[in-house]
Amino acid sequence: MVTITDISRRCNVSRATVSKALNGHSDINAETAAHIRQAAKEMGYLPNATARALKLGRSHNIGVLFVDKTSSGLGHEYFSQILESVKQEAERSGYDITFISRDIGTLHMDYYEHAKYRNCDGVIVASVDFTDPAVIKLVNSDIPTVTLDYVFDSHSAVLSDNVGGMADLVRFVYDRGHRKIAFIHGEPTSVTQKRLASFHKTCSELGLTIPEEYVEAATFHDPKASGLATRRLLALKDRPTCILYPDDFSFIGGMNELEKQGVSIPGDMSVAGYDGILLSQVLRPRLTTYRQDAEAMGREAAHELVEIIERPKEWIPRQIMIPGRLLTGDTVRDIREGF
Amino acid sequence: MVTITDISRRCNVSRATVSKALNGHSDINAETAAHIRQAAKEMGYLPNATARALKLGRSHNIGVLFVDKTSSGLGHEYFSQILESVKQEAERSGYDITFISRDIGTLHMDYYEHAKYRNCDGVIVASVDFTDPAVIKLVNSDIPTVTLDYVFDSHSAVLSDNVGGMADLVRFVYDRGHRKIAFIHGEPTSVTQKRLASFHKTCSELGLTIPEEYVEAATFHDPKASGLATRRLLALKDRPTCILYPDDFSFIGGMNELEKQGVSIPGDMSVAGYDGILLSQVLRPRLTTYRQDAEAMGREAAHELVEIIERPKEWIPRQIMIPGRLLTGDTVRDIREGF
DNA sequence: TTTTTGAACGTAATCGATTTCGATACTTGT
DNA sequence: ACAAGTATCGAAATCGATTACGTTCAAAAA
Repeated sequence: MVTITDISRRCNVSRATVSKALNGHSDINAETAAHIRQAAKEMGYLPNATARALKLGRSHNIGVLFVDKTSSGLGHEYFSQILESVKQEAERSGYDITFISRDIGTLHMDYYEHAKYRNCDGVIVASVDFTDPAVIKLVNSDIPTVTLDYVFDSHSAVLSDNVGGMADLVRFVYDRGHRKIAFIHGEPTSVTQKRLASFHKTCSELGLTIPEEYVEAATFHDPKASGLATRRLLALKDRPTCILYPDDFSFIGGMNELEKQGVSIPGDMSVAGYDGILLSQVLRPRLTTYRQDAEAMGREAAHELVEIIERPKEWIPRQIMIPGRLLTGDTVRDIREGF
Repeated sequence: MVTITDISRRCNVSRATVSKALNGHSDINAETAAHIRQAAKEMGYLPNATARALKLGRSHNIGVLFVDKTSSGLGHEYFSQILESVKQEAERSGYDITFISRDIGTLHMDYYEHAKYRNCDGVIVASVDFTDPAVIKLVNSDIPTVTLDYVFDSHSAVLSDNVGGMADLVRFVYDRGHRKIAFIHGEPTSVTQKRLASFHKTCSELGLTIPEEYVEAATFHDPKASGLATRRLLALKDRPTCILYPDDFSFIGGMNELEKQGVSIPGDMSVAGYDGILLSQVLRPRLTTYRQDAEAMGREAAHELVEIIERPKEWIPRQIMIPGRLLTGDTVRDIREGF
């Protein structure tokens, strides 16, 4: 392994000079610097990130905290895409990605300790239980953090537009004549709260009164739960004409139930999903769904974190709202008069 | 930040003693060691992985090389699961995960250089173009590597049982009376080669002669390509009775095409997928598919890599075959006489 | 000519932890 | 009681890179 010392010997200069030449300091003669850089290239020199990190106290490493209670972990397409996008943006700025978790090896540590142990310059927190004390400890530590889909005081966050998305969906189906709109939501998280609030707000803005039975609880990413919720909705004496699902994957469970009961989509029942994962756009009929811009979320989160790390003075906490896009699909039937 | 020096001052011992006490060396008095450990705990001491890595030349960091030409990157459920599993097993052994890529920041480097730069103790290589010179350079370097689904000479590899899986599928449909079996395969990779060879071998063992037109080329994870291939198969004067798809996601494209042409599954056409992703088991009818044990693959790959890193003497390259499991599903109809 | 100035480079400390090689004091054997 | 052995701990080098500060020497200013 070629070190700075090897280069210094080859060029008959001190290690300090080599370091300064390689980092473009101004107090090195241009010719000398060129010579050193040439030698470094010839010798195949690579800076040692570890040594650099030790000396500078900056690792150029970003931690990513992705925990999923359902243990599907990275399995969710939405989070996989965010992660991929975080990775790309981070690399563009010269940062690498390290996963943060507890209990690495025999060491028993929490998230904060792990991040500290690895000298992470910052951490992106997503898909976790934000009420977990370990998460709160990390966020309120000296390590810069950016959260996804959750806001902590005095911290930056990247948010998908759950309010706007839900409103778009409701208005879309309303415009197609639907008045009896059911909503199956996920487990009680801040995301669910926002969507639920937006659902009710938009409905009342449109003058709709939604009976309690039209709002069903299920679980995110769980076709079984949504299938059961669908069954309950179908059992109502006054069936809804449209069902909104908590996510595209949950929709599959509803789809199966509808099919089993001989309810055709969208002939007998209109449906819509949420997320806009790849699957929803290859199924036929194409699912009407609100596509979250996972790519933008990951990119913005990484970008914001790098800003905090590199420009802590000028930085003020902000919430970055990432708008999604309604994918109209073919699962919502137009039931207006004359259609 | 509490360092070893802080502890040494508090305990009136040298830094060497603290280090040895914390690492359980035998030349430290039991009481002294206990006292030091107690102080370390009270002061909230955390070892500095960076300093340790610099001194020891071991980072306890494993690189992961996941590149996907289709740029869906981590989007594939199969690879996401492998990654998650790699991560868990690595952490169990005290290793963290870092992504390896080229061109980190403004530094222009290849995979090997990146891994070296980050002092990775080893790298897991998956889902890449194994003919890429940069990949070959990495694998043939001084950095231990384990590849997934591809074998390099004198290197360990973890392989899903493509031969056995394909054979299982063919025999399964054969047992249900199918003789006209079509196979849509993915782009020409080593995986495709193995499946193709196994397909032909198994067919001939069963005494089947498969016409050329029954073997169609498509692309992995691409419903459009498989949809077109399906259309070509349906256009044949002598249609197959069963179609094997390159993967579950590709099956969706076929499903759409079949539905469009009014061909029911499995009434008019039997089908099977490959991978056994979550989706395949929530769709109705449940897809007959060969489930790759992604969890085991990731685990074994990480475990093998740690072995290479920690026991280089005793280690000899080996290929670890991970068997999958046939998920029988409901998409293959029994067309034998009397059924 | 003397002083000042600045370009160019080196010295040495530093980051935090590990480890080799002693050094010291104490115990044991003879 | 003296040599030898043992338990315990410390001094200092080391990993690779960075940087504050000092030094040198020559050119410019006084």
